[in-house]
Amino acid sequence: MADSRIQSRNRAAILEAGLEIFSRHGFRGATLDQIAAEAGLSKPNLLYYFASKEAIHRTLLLGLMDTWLDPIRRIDPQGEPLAELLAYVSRKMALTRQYPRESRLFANEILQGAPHIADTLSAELKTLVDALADQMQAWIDAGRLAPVDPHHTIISIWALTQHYADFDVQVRAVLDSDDPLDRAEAHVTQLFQRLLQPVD
Amino acid sequence: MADSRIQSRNRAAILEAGLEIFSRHGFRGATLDQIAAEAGLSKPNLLYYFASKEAIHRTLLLGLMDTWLDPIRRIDPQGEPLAELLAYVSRKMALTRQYPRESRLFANEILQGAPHIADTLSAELKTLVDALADQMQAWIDAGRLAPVDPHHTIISIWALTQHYADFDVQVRAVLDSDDPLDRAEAHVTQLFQRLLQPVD
DNA sequence: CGTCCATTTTACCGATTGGTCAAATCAGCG
DNA sequence: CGCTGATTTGACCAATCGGTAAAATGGACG
Repeated sequence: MADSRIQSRNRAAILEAGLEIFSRHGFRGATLDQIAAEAGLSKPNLLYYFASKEAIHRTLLLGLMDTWLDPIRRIDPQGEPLAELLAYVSRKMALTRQYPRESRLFANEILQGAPHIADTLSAELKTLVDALADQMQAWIDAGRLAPVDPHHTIISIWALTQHYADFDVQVRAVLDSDDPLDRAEAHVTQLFQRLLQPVD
Repeated sequence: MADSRIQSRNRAAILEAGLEIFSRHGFRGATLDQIAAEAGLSKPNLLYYFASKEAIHRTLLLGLMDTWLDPIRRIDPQGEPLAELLAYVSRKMALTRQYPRESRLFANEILQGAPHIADTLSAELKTLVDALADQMQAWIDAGRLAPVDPHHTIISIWALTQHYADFDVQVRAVLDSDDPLDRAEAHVTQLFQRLLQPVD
């Protein structure tokens, strides 16, 4: 009795439309009519698949969290410290470039004070970050990483990678329009290389 | 025939209330009733002082731009390159710490695609940034600054400083609660010092 | 005090919003 | 085909939204 083909197709269309609209206008700025139009369904038909506007939003955010936390999980404690962290930076950059709407959806939620995911943040996310911070501290103590504040370094990685997706308009306004976004990744990589490379 | 005392007092109260509400809920998320309540006025009384909800928002954004662009204007081309840039970073950090609501107001606007200030961004802001980038390139050519991409370095400064104000909830969720925000400034300063310090 | 203009309030409006409900339609299946 | 449950639609609703009109109030000044 799982989802029928039509069920899963429409649910997917609604989530796709919701992502598009929510990421562009925020939760309050988005309307069910907009989402319905984007999904090619009528408004009451939307509400046949999701109980409420908030349900669509919640489903999107929860589904997003796993994808968003994945790059940090793939850091290998056995690997070469600098290479592992730069690979993490690279994965995060790729993520924001591939999923800018997801990034803005997340940014909107945090900006409003994270009313829907505050618990996930202080539980799941904090656990992951603390573990990585401990790992980094161990690397620092072993002289394999420059002495930096682990927590703030992780925050810096988020700040830089997310900025290119979330503040896209500002970035484009300031860069020459023909300036490719590739330079962004090169620059961010260089930045963290200089910060993290241990000096003997 | 300038503003009477009561005029300027109420206009100020409305802008203060608008800043509080807009920065917390975004433009569409904020309501005139909320702003009126926060300002201690009735809704029609609000509209006696400002023609519309958008007028309040526009006034706030325009008034903010000057303050926000000030730190970049105070960079001295005659000064010592690294010291000048680190002082700029420090001023920006102080700004976001002192005016987090203004920072979030700005962030909300950019996230929605900067519908109200797109022209200011691509004109005034771009001019300032291009000038600073030229200055930095000259410093780099003179060997007084490490070879970095000037534009992306400026963007990095914004990304890091704004992040602490705009993503405050996430930052607090991840840091130990007794961890003072001072460490943020120390970390960011260290980061840009390592990035920008020329190596002979 | 009375006048005049600035200020404030009360009552209201049309549009939009998220959401409901019952009827209509459709798809699969014997 | 004819039945049955899943899906879709049109009509509608109460609440909230930004904003208006006009009357009421307040304050400064002669």
